[in-house]
Amino acid sequence: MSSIKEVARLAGVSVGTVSNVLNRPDVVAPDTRQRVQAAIAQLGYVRNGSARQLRAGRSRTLAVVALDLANPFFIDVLSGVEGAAQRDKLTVMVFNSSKDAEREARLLEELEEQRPLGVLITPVNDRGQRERLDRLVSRGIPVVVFDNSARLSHGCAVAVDDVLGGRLAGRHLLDRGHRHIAYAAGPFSVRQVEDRHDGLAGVLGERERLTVIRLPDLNVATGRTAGREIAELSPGARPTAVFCGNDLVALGVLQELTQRGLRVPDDVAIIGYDDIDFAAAAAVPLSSIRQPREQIGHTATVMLLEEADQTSGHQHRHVLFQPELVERTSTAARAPVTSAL
Amino acid sequence: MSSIKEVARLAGVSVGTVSNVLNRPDVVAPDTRQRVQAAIAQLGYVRNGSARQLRAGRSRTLAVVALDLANPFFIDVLSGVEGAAQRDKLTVMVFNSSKDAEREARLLEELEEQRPLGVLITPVNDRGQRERLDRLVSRGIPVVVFDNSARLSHGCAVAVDDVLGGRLAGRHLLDRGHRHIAYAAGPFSVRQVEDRHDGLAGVLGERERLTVIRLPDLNVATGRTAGREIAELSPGARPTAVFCGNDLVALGVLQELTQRGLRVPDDVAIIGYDDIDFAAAAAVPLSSIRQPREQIGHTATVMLLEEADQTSGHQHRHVLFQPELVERTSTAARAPVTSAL
DNA sequence: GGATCGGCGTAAATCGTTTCACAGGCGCCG
DNA sequence: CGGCGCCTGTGAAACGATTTACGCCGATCC
Repeated sequence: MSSIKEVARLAGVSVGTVSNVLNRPDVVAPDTRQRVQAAIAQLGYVRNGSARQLRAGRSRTLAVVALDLANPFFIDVLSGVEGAAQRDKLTVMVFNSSKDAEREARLLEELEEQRPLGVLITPVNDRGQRERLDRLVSRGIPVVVFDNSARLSHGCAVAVDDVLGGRLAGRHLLDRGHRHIAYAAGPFSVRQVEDRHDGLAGVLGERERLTVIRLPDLNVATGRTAGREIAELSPGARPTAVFCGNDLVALGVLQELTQRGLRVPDDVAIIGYDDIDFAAAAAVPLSSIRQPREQIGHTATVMLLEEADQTSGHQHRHVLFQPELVERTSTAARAPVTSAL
Repeated sequence: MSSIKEVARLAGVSVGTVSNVLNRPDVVAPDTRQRVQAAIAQLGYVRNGSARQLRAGRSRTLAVVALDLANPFFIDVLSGVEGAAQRDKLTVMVFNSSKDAEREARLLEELEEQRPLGVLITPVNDRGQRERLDRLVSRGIPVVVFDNSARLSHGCAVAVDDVLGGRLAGRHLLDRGHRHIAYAAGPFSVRQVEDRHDGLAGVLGERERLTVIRLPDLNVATGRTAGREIAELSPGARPTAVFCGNDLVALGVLQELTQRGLRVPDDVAIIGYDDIDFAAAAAVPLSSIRQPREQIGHTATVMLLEEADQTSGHQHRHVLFQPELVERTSTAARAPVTSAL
């Protein structure tokens, strides 16, 4: 593990010159340059990143704190981020908070010490880390949140209109003739969960019924729980459609209902959220509310870089995307029942 | 952005004392300690990670270079890594090479400069970065590879026996009466792809037929291509079963076959690889070859930490796990055809 | 009462780079 | 021929923390 000093000695120049060869090769005479490069090669010298960053004060890496890597949604957002970061040759490093507030806190602490070029994060919950995030910003580390909690925060944010998403799902189910709809999601402390609920509830009339199935988390396992709960209701009390907090839940519900002999969509229709790629590949292709996943990541990153660029007089912005309905078999019209007679 | 110096000044002590409060609070007298802590709080002081690491020479973060985050397989491996890392309070940072050798090279370069505590990686291909990986190791940064290319490398590795996996799939399909089997995977430069093929080919007799469908990559899209190719064959030339390079491919094949009116498993049986959670949730629940995903990550991390621990006289090891067959509907016995008459 | 010993702190060296001010040498111009 | 400027390269001062050697002071022990 040789340092710049040994390279300098071997090449018979000063450390300053070696540094110049590395960073501004043009200012050093060709033969000196070659001598230095030879020395570098011979020693297998590699710059020490810590020292560089200490000196520079800022790094060339972008930190993404993902809420849940197990959800393909975030992977797609991530690829949007990577696309945007590539242009500036930035390195993207990903951390996984796994929806654990404590882990998230630890990660942010770590990042505060590490001082990346910027932080992209979907916070575990609204209140939690705002103070810490603001501190990052005040330290000169730009933060962009993808999340609706955005509303409250200072700083930039990219989000999708979840209330609208809920409305789209609700209207679609009403159009299909459903009058008793379940909403399977949670925890309600998560803004998105609440917004989607509000959107759905908003379009239901007096005569329509809404059953809320509260889940501790949004994943396939809790989805199965919800599915069981629904299956065990008597046919009369059972909703004819379920709006799921995301596609993972929808997949779980679908599995469980099918396993218990209920037909989708004939007995119970299902609509998910996010439109992850696996939704289309499900046993019964899932209708879903699509979010512009890659674009979210891309836009967030562009905003982050803009903010990180000292020169540009940056204005904090909130960008709100519109979700859209994707119809598939899981909410297909129930042909025999609704139109036959 | 205050430094330790300002804290020292505010508290009326030397920087050494502040450092002691931070790292060995016990050696400093209670009231001095409190004075310092008050100063820290007042200034909102946060340690500078670069400076620390520069001085310390080593960092407390573990780098994972994932081959393809879009494949849930790696996410599961990752959670094994995180579990093992948590015990030592290490931070796990994830990088995504996306199967791109050039990106991988850039990432490794970056890591060489950054000097993490250790690197866990599934290399894009066998030959590519071995030199660079060896260099990391020789610099004192332990590397554990999860991958079969392991065989060749010095250093530690964790892998699953892919030849055996191929054999398991092959025997299962033979048991089910299939005599013409397709293998849909690629690229063959990837060791796993080749090994699984070899395992399959090894159990086929003279009279059985193997059709290889070469894919440029293993994902849902290429799976669909393979599906189309199969569907377009005349019934006589068409294999009755497909062994897919991984579950993503299997999902793609399944979608395409179904869309084109072929029944699974009656017309064509499908078996995947990895047994990701989505395999069970597919339109036709997929049979698959299961790998102990979390355990791979866990074991690899434990080995890495062992190697990173200077004190323990570390011996490089290769651990080879056994995959196992998971039977589901996609390879169910073709009841009417095989047993009816 | 003087020597010794702990307990607390301090000052300075160090990690490896980058950068800035400046010095030497050479050629060119007047 | 003297001065000026350019081209290269040097040396030293940061960056912010950790660590080591050491000094001071009061208490303890003989």
